[in-house]
Amino acid sequence: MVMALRHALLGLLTHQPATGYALNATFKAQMIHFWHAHHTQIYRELLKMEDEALVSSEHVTQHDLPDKKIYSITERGREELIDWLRQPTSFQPKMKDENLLRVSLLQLLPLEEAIRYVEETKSHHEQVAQQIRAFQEAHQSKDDTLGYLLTSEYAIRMMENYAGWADWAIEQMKQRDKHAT
Amino acid sequence: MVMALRHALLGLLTHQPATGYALNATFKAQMIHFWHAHHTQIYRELLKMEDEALVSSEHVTQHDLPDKKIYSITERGREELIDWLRQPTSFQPKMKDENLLRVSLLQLLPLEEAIRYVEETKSHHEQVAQQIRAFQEAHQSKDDTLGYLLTSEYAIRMMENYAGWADWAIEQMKQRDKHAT
DNA sequence: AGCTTCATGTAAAAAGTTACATGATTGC
DNA sequence: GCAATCATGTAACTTTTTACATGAAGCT
Repeated sequence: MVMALRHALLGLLTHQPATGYALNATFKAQMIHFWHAHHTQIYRELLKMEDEALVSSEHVTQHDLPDKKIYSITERGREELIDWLRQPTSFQPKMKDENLLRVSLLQLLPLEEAIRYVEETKSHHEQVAQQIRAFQEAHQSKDDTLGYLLTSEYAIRMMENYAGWADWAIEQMKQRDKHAT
Repeated sequence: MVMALRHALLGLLTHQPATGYALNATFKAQMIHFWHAHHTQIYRELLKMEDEALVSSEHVTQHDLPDKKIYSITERGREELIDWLRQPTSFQPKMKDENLLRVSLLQLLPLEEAIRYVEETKSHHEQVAQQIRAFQEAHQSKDDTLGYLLTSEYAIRMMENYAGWADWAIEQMKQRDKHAT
């Protein structure tokens, strides 16, 4: 009975009312580095929360674009959220990192192939680190919330750390290669 | 159709045959920082894989301890694993970090309470970083596989980075506090 | 007397993913 | 002409989690 997704959504709705589509976009932009959610999940969770009166919705008819449904957090939703925030936390993150799972098995491939694999990892994470940095620089403003300030810094540090680790890993493997030949 | 858990298990079985119980323990010790799995999942996946002849099992009767079932990887399992290793990777890790989700909402709490919260985060992750370092130092040996070498270093760096970020976050918040008073 | 370790699971519920569906507008 | 963006979902399926169950040995 953790139901963290709903609290993530309620959290986003404390800033301003939004459509499921917009919430999904914000998720992908800001929360992807610590919470993964699929758009179909978001729509379903919003419907459930409306049922439980944690959010309310307003249907907006548009003529040039498809109609939309704007969700707002209710007083009950806000209480529920603050309440949840003060519950004891499980600090252990739950990761599913397919890349690292492959890395953990690299001894099964020839060393040159393994090195190429980690080089791909490195360049991918370097790119992502740069993207996040660029996005954050473009979007930060003085009225950023504390939460966004802290978590976006976290994301940058994590990606840079990931790329740095990949760099170290490549060096390790190249040294093994030398010793072998 | 990714089915990464089964490849994680097959990977562990390339080292030596093991029981579901042992595989679960290894998971918790070595893979928790990049792949989270529950013991009930592991037992079920092993049964499914036996059905598909990717692993075989041997029942061992014990008198002082409960009976156990030792799983070994089959030739088919090994082929399947290598095959999967060479498939294209999704580099985007899927995170579920309840702690960071709470951090992203800290503006909803009084600042002193928020600071206390991140201080808890910091001390927790510092402890974990130390535990991993101690565990790794105690367990590393020259016949460690490349995969374990690389992923255990990753885990240490990640935890230290997490603690370092928490430290930075606390400083940020304390400065905000000063400006406010 | 109660906790941890060893050892393996079932059943049910919750969460998450994938495939599909619709349809107008804007930009390349 | 084709892809992307806006906008919202349903249905089917897979994966994951939670609660429960059993039971002996050894430690505090």
